[in-house]
Amino acid sequence: MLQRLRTQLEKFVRLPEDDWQALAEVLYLRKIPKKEYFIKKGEQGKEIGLVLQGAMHQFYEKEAEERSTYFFFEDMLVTAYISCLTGQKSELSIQALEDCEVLCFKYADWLQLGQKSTVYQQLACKLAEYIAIGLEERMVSLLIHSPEERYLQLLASNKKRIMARIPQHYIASYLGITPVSLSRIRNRITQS
Amino acid sequence: MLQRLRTQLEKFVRLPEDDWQALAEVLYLRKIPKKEYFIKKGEQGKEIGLVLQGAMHQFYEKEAEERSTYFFFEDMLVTAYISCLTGQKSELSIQALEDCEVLCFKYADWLQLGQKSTVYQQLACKLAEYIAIGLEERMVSLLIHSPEERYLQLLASNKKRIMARIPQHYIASYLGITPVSLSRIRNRITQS
DNA sequence: AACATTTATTATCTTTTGTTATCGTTTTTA
DNA sequence: TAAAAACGATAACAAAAGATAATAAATGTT
Repeated sequence: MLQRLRTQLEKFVRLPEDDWQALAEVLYLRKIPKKEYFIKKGEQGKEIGLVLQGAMHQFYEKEAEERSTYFFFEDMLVTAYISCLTGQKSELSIQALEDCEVLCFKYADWLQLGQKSTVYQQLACKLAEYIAIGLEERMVSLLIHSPEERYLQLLASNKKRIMARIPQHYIASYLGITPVSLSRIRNRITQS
Repeated sequence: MLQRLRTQLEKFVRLPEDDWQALAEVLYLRKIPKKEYFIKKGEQGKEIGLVLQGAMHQFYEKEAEERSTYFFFEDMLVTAYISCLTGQKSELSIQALEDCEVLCFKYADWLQLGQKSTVYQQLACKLAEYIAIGLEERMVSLLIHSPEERYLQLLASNKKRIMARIPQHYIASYLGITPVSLSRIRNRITQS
């Protein structure tokens, strides 16, 4: 089970056994029932986790409405990254859309490991770069593609199957439109 | 003049003198006349620079149209970051909007420094984190705020004065709308 | 100075999206 | 299992944005 985290981390940098053991020691399991939170707005981000089972979404609030910015599924790293980095209260919340199991470690422990081992120093760097790349892609998609194009992109992507697990109005939110509008787009597409 | 780069980098991590010297040795100056490019789509990102003088914008192409995603002014770091990281051809271009002077170094040299010195290793990490934070902010703004709100945000921000140097249609593009639409928004605002 | 180019505004028309409400259907949950 | 809540489609209307074109002002170029 722990191996699944190692596998994901080793996509960034190879982890020698003793480095890995150092992290393995501080891992713990969180079970988050559906609708409960990995982190709530206003709390400070202190954890990084690997989704072992389930699905979550990250959202911001806009006048009592939730706007989903990201989804997390099995074998994805989940964290209120910006809050961890800045030490400030999180603007976003991360909520379980299904019953979840998350293999977690404290961001503070992660930093500690980085102090001792250059491997974890590198890893922190790779993680930041990875997140930056993902955000850039998302930003560009929002800026230059229409909602309809974004929806078609989503359908064409490898995220298609996992997105099918998620209620449509969350996806509308992710695309930056209303559920009604997404329904219309779907209608338009099937027509043609 | 070199000091201006050092000052910016030291906002991330303090640079001991000999570390700084190592970087100073590989710096060079690029003069980029108005309308010329720091990097063009299709080229591979190989540089990081500090804008000493002038203004630039970063843009993606969408069916022969330019969509600005970012602006660079004095004392800002400019780079086709994603292309540098991935080693792939850049999807974006960075173009001078005024005659520019940019203090540059090769990304390859930067990596080399990171191999030798933990300070530069740290710095690379901080840079990635800084970029991620900026992108997250921008992504959220695009996703949850309307074009009008984004324009008002821009006016309220510290970017106001520097943005005044930039033709309005670039700003429209940055906001994700057409110049005509921005003009209407401005009209709407001054009415009220 | 004369001309061309770039830039911003405005008007018109069309398309898209938002808002609100209704109506089945499915899923939760008490 | 019965009632409640969540979900998605659709309709009707309002608001916003896109496309296009005309105009005027500012800027650049020769």
